[in-house]
Amino acid sequence: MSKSRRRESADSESKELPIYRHRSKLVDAVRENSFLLVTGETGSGKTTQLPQYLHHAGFCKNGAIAITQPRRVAAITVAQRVAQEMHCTLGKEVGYQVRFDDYTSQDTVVKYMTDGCLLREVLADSSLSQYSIVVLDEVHERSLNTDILLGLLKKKILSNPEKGRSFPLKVVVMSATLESDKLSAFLGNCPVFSIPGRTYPVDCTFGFAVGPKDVDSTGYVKEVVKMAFDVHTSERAGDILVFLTGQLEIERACDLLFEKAETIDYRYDVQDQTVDGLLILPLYGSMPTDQQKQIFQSPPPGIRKCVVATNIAATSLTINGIKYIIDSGFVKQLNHNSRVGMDILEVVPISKSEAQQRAGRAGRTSAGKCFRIYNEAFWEKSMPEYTVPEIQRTSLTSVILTLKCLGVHDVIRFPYLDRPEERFILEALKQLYQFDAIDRRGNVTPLGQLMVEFPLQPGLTRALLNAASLGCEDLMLPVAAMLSVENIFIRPGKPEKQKEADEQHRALAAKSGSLNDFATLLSVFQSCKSSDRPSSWCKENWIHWRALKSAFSVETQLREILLRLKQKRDFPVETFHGNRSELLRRCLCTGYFTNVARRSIGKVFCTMDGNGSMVHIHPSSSLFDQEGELNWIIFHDVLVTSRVYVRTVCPIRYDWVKDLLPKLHEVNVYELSSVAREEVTEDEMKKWEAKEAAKRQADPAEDITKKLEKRNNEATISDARARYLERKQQRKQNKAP
DNA sequence: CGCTGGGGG
Repeated sequence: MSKSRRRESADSESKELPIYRHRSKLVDAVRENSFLLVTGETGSGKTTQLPQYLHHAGFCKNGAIAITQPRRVAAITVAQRVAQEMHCTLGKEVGYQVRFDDYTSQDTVVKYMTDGCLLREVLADSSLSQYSIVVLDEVHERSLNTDILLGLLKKKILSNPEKGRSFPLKVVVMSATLESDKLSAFLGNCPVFSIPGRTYPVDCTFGFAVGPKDVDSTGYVKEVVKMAFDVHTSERAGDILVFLTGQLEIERACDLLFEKAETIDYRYDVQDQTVDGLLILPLYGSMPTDQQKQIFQSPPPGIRKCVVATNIAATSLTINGIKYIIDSGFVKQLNHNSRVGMDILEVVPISKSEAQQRAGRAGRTSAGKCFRIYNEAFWEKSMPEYTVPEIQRTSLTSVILTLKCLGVHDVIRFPYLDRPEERFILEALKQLYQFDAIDRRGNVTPLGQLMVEFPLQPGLTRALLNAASLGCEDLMLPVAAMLSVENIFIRPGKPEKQKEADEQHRALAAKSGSLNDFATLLSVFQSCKSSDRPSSWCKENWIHWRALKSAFSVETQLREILLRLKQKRDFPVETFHGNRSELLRRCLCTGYFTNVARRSIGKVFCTMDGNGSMVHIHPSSSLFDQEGELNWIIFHDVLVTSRVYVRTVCPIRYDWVKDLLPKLHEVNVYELSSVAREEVTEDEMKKWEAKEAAKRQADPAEDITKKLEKRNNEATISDARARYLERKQQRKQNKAP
């Protein structure tokens, strides 16, 4: 196609979009209001068109237009598309900015970016003086960063819109139609502009196999397979998309589907996974990217494609030609668990709105059908109306530090669209205090100011800064990078391959020369980096090359930030005498003393936080089954399956954390909440300090051990164990016939 | 002796 023809088609295409006839009214509405809410379903064209209208109307004279997206790929692809429509080179008038990838220049006036990037920019310039308009897109997804930006912009515009600026900032909030009243009310009853979408009807039917009683079982995998096969053998042409929760489940479902398909005479030999006109394709995030791309190819004529996916297919990837949805009704979700004081991944029923979202994936190009394997009672009793927004179910430590650094002292009364539970906020404050990021009055410390600069969880940042002050950041930078990317160890679904992978991983641990999973990460990082052919090194060792590559990028970024901070401020440098292994572990202690555990009986360890949970070392750890002197450990994260497991573990000496442990108990919730609300008096503060001093007298380990005797800690284990046994039973029943 | 979704900086 010639260039002019392409231009023509892009132009006429955009004129056909539902948003086009609202063009002038939209521009007027933005001109007249500080806040505007634009709602519209997929296909309305709001993401690509609105910024162009505003650009043509001259809004970029004073500054650029920022449009935020919750995901990197979205920011990139939309920017590419808009650059094409505006006939400019990407990075000139139209550009994008995501972590590790900045396609913007002095000329950029329409800038697509991730919400996280804009939040970093707010930290550098809270008045956002380079922008005339901020457009928050996909607000209904309720990503943590978007929610925070929403509150910050509301606060700023309602209180002092022109502070630090030569003209007032405008904010456009874009969202699906759902909950538009609530959003408008939140933004001071701002006007709502709704744009019709362009989707086709999807006919939904309920199944009968899964009911409210099945919330804790995995029996749905079998049901999903059955239903997918029914659709394949009875419905007209059109591809199938199946929603399940995780990799192993998906691999199992694909195996079952393949077996079923083999029982039919009529067969095709297209690829080894293809029989009877059914092309079965798994899809999940940790899959190699080229394998992921395979799902976009249209199947050979006469063959039906069946994609078995995680929630990645709900928003991140859009597959064309999907006509049938099979919905398991479950999702894997990261929830904050106060009992362990950490975020834990668990399988839960989806919300009704999420079910509608899944169904909608069948109606993008033509009318479709959605088959839900659960019954109406499950819909009524087990599924909430809406998904609880991320801000109400994950750890807030980073977020609260960011707010504090932005001068939001009263983090409880901050304008949240949905307020997190107060105890979650207090927990975050407590952690920040423990890491010395805020003081007893809730003010950010100089250390906290340094910590906020790093794109890491606060504990890791704390350890990294400690390493820097001891002059051993070269040990900690790779470890921090490795722990902030997805799991780098590949563990396949097939048992034979598992054995092979496990052996390789054990060899890697042995190579690091110490019983320390953090040191193994460091060793893997260094070995791969110094290898001539890093990608084949990864393959041989069952390591995710993609994950390791991103760890390399993260490490470089962290190194640069550290260097910048060192030039800007005085860094206290202490000297340390001892060996490397001890040095690394001591640094880790400053960030992980909240995750200390002591051997209780046999293989059971007991955490030293107020909860005193009983935990086991995960079998993937090099410390698994190690007896002997191993009495004290720190760990990176917790996994609740058949037991409460800790993963990424290293042995420590009690001496190293002795002085830090009292911090786990000295924080009083009442005072902290007063601090958060700016209600604390000098008198109260003095009493508090006295109380803390008294607590510090006692030996923390003995103190906790005593407390534990009074508690029935078996509950922690037996809960998890009971659920596991139930699931196991369920699996047996499913296999029996 | 085991089983981690999807985002983001």
